[in-house]
This record gives sequence, C-alpha cells and structure tokens, in this order.
Amino acid sequence: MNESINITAYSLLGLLAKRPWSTYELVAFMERSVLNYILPRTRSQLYNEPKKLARLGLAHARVAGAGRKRTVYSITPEGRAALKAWLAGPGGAQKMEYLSLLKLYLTDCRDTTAVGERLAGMRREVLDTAREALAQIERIENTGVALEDTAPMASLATRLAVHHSKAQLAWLDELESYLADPPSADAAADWAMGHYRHSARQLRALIKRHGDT
Amino acid sequence: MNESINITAYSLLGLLAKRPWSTYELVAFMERSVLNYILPRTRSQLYNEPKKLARLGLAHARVAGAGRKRTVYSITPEGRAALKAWLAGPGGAQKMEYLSLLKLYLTDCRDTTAVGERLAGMRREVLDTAREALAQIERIENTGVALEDTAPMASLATRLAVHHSKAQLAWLDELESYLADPPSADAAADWAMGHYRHSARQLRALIKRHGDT
DNA sequence: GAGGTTTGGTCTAATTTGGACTAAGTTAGT
DNA sequence: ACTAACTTAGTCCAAATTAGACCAAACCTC
Repeated sequence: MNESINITAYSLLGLLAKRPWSTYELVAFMERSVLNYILPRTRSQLYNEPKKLARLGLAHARVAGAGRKRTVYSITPEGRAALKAWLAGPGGAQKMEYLSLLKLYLTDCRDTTAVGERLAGMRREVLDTAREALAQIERIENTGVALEDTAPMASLATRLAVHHSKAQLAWLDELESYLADPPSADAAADWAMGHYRHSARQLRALIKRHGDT
Repeated sequence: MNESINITAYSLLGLLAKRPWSTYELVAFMERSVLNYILPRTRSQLYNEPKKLARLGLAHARVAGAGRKRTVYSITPEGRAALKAWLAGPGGAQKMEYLSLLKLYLTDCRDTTAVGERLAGMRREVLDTAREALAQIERIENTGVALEDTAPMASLATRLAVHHSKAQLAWLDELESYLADPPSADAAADWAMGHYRHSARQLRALIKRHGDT
C-alpha cells in the first residue's frame, strides 16, 4: 500500500516549489501553459495527485474557503527534498503518438486522393497547434509573464514548440512533392530506398556535427 | 461487454491488411519499425489485441505449429471494411511527453551547473534517438526494403524523424547560448519576453506562409 | 549435456484516461 | 426579482494501458 509518487505528482510538486497553488490553478496551468505540450495529463489525475502529495507529507493542504470549497496546497520541506532528488535524476527521451501519421502510413499509397486529404488534414492540425501556441504567447505578453509563468525556462520550452512546428511544416512541404510525382508501382521500392538513403546521409551528418563526445 | 476496437488494434489490422502475420512478427514490427516512433505500445497490449480482433471476427487466427505454438492472423473481409472506415476518419494532432524537458523546465534557471548537465543529457538522448533511427534504416538497406517494410509511406514517415532530430538539435544549440550568457536575476523577465516575442514572430510567419487556406 | 539466447508468449497490479456527474457562484436578460 | 446559462471547482468510476515479472520450448555453442 506504499503509495509511490509519479511523474505527474512530481511536476505538480515542482510548481508548488515556486508558490502555493489551489488545485484548480494547478489544473488550469497544466492545461494551458507549455506544460500541456511537455506532459499532457487528464483533469482527473491532476485533481488526484495533490491529495496524494498531502497524504505523503510532501505538501500541505489548507481549505481556504469563503463559501465555495477551494483547497490550497503548499510544499513542505520534505517535498522540497523529494523534488530536488527527482530533478537530479535522469530524464528520458521524448515519446510521441501521432494518429494522423499512423493513418497516412497505413493508407494505400496509390490512393492519391486519400493521401492528399490526409496531408491537408495534417497541415491543418500543425497550423492549429501553431496558432494555439501563438495564442498562449499573446496571453502571456498581454498579461505580463509574471502572472502565470515567471520562469525564463518557460520561454525556452516554448521555443521548442516553434522549432517543432517549423520542422513539421518543412516535412509536409516535402511530402507534397510525393503527391506531385508519385512513384510508379514497380519503381516504388527504389523510390523508397532513395528516401532512406537521403535520411541516412542526413542522420550521419547530424550525428557527426553534433555528437563530438 | 461490447468490446470496442482501439487505435492499437486498428494499426495491427492495418498491418494484417498487407499480409498475414504471426503475433510475434506483429510485435517485433511494432517495436522495431518506424511505428514505434508513431505509436509506441507495450508488448502485453500488442499480444492482447490480435485476440480481440479474432473475437470480433475482424481477423482469423490459425495456430500454425510444427512443435511450438505460433498463432498466425489474417484479415477477414469484415476486418478490411472496418479498417477502411477507420482510415477514412479524422486523425489527430501529435501528443508528446518529454520528461527531460519537464525537468529542465522545473530546475531553477540560476543553477547553471544543473541546467548544463540537463542540456548535455538531452543532447545525448536526441543523438541516441538519431543513431537508433539510422540503425533502423541501415537494417532496411541491408536486408532490402521488401522484407519488412514495403510501403513507400514508411520511408516518408522516417523522414519526419529526421526533421525532428534536426529541429531538436537546432533548439539545443540555441539553448547553449543561454548557458553562455544567462540573464541576470532582475533582467530575467525582459529576457524571457524577448524570447516570447521572437517565438511569436516566427509563428506568425509560419502561419502566414503555410496557411493560405 | 550444460548453459545462454532467442522465440513466443501469459499474467497481474498499478497507472492513466475519458467522460459523466455535482453543485455552488456569477453574469445577463427580462 | 427570477431564471437561464456559464464558469468554477471539483468527484467518481469503468475501461484502457503500462510496466515488468514470469514461463517454457527450441536453438546454438562449447
């Protein structure tokens, strides 16, 4: 019954290390800040984890309530210690799940109509993501950073989203050329091989240039 | 008790549409091909889903076994219909989870040692991912595409991984400049604002250039 | 013929999600 | 002053998913 503390709980603890938050604020921040990009979590979990932190003595819960219930959490010294230990530990590569790409992968590549539609849909999705990121930034610019997101780190994390959007759009542009000139049925294997060789070359160059360890 | 068919099951169905596979082959492919990048799933689920497909009549299971047990699945006409309907449906933006970045986000930005170590770790992770992708490509090049991964789509999906690695490394290079010249405590807010404005400008340009719908 | 590796899986607890549900305060219109 | 609609601030639970330990047969090597 030894409750263990998971990634979600640690990240909430990380926010509590900066100041006390009500659960609602924590949830709103996790959903609306760049954290939603780095660690998307459902509401129900976000509401559960602070309770666990309190049970474990890593945070202190105080029901501050004129009228409506509203629980405010603050970090304890034990919490700070646990957070510090966790932050010192190793990270982990990013994992992604990309349903549209999966569907593209599984559609018959000779069905150029379906492929074209999927590509258009993916472009829309990427642009929507970009627009959302932009809206987030504009919210921060209008209200002043300090309001929700004081750390310089947040602005750096946001830059990753920008680089990602750019990469994604560049890739989509590349794919458009597929539609413009799809390989014939018997040349498909060679065509794919050409792309693999191109990818391999680029990867080798990247590894060489950046990995002088 | 109406079993529903999930994304994992659909993607396995998509593979079965190409040819019959044994469960083991399906698992190996999901783990070692670019699908592991698009839809990472655990072994236990990958072993469970084909059974469900069989129960629902979307696939047909045949125990082909000289000696050892080995179940081979093939798609049924109902399976093909279900797959087609699913593929025609909408996709979904990519979701990611990036533990290292989360930790970077939560570390105190004035602790340049910790930040530096985290950045170095992230670079290692990205390079490892790139090396793995390269190894995958080389496996395909050596054995011939046809063996496991016949679709041209696979080579295009792989290109996304390349674009992603490139973007990630460019971002890391940008972050290095943080270490070289960290903002002073009282200039931190302005410094972050500068980055936000830069991001906003780039996002607006991207949206304008690519989103002429 | 002993030991290690690969093949081909099963099983379980714990985690996580998705989504329905509540209930109180707040705002806008009549 | 009354009420409808919306936002805030959550709870609850079944179902999906993961992590990872476990198992056993077949193969390879010495």
